[in-house]
Amino acid sequence: MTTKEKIAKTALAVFNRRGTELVTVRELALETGISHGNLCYHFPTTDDIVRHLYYALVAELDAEILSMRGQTQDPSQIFKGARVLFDLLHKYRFIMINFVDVMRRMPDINKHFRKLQEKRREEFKQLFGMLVQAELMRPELYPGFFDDLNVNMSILGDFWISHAEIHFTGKEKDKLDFYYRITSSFLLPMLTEKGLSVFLKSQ
Amino acid sequence: MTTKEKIAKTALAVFNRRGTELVTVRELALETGISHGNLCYHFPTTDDIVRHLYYALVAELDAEILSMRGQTQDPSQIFKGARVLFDLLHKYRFIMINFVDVMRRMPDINKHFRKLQEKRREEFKQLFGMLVQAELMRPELYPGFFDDLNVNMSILGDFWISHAEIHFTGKEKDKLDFYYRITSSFLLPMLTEKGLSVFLKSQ
DNA sequence: CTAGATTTAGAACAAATGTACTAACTGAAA
DNA sequence: TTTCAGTTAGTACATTTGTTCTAAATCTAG
Repeated sequence: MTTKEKIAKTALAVFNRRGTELVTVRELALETGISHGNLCYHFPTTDDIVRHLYYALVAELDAEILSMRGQTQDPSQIFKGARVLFDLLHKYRFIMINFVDVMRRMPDINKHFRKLQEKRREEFKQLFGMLVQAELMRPELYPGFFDDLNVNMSILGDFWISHAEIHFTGKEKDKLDFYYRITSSFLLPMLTEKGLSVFLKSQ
Repeated sequence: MTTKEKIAKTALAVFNRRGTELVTVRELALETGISHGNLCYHFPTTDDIVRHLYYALVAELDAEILSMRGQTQDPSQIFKGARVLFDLLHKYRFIMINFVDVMRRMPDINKHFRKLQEKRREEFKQLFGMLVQAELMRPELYPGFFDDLNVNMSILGDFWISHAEIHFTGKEKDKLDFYYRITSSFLLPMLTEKGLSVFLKSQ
């Protein structure tokens, strides 16, 4: 493992534990076991490390999405894919926890993320259409309802981690399962009876 | 307005704009138009200001809830009450935006908030029971479903502000209406036809 | 093996920041 | 009017932090 990778790995752990804003170059260097002079040689500022980690997350997301492209598109597969994304977001959770701060400080990341989000929204819209066609999901309750649903899913998808950080008191290993189940349950009332039985079988 | 109130007012505006962590005593003093020595006389640290503002929010929430106690408990009233809470949270939005940071830094606030949350959860549970009894809401899809619903509502209620901070591009005055509508739509699929018509009339 | 590039540790420095302190000012009670 | 507690501005200081610099150490290509 190169020094740069070592730094990134340590920084990820420290950021997840303490956030980004109060962490200093010296602290990260100490934790990594190198001098802070050396750390500044690889990453001039802590923001550079944050940026590095953000794009590492994006790379992992892309790789995961690419590998899912090949899979069949049946609903149970989709749920499994969503679970993988949950794991990834949790691995880089400091980004989601300090979401607004990170986005405010780094306009480039903000821009990138919003584009990503838009794509995600489009994909969900298509998914809803497919599910309605297959009579697994009820049609829109009013015109534009699926757009509203999409915003809600986006809030849940981005901030369940922050919620967990404050409220979840169970064992760490149960945390992801719990929140995955919870946020999935969000869509259930929109499923038809047929859709519900398919969902329950996929669990 | 006393100097202390002036400081709190300025701090609220600055925190909402820039978060809490990067704001210094001197910046707040400058913005308030007083010396930083004077500011430290009233609030030794910025955390003391954050704490002051948190309990100001809680006081306003309590007052609002108390005034609603007297009202009739029909569903349309409940929706109106929720809208008032939305306004209050938005007024103190820096707390929600820097939620995890604030909670991590100040265990006393964390403790207080979790108790508040528990009460809120209990009240929603009762509300759901009432709505089901009145045949305005469908019964639980599975045992414990309403608990899951509660967690989702809690995430949406606490983090729509963060979502707005990043994604909302419309006019500021439309923001609250938009998110209030969106997060309300979350419950619609669980309403019966009768419940839906009551809801639509209340809009 | 060696020359040159890269990497590393540590020192040095300037700017910023929290905190404490002092002296002046203000207003109200006696 | 005098007195005194409360308030305010400004200064001073120790610490922290990001950043730069230097020299030593390490690695690598020829």
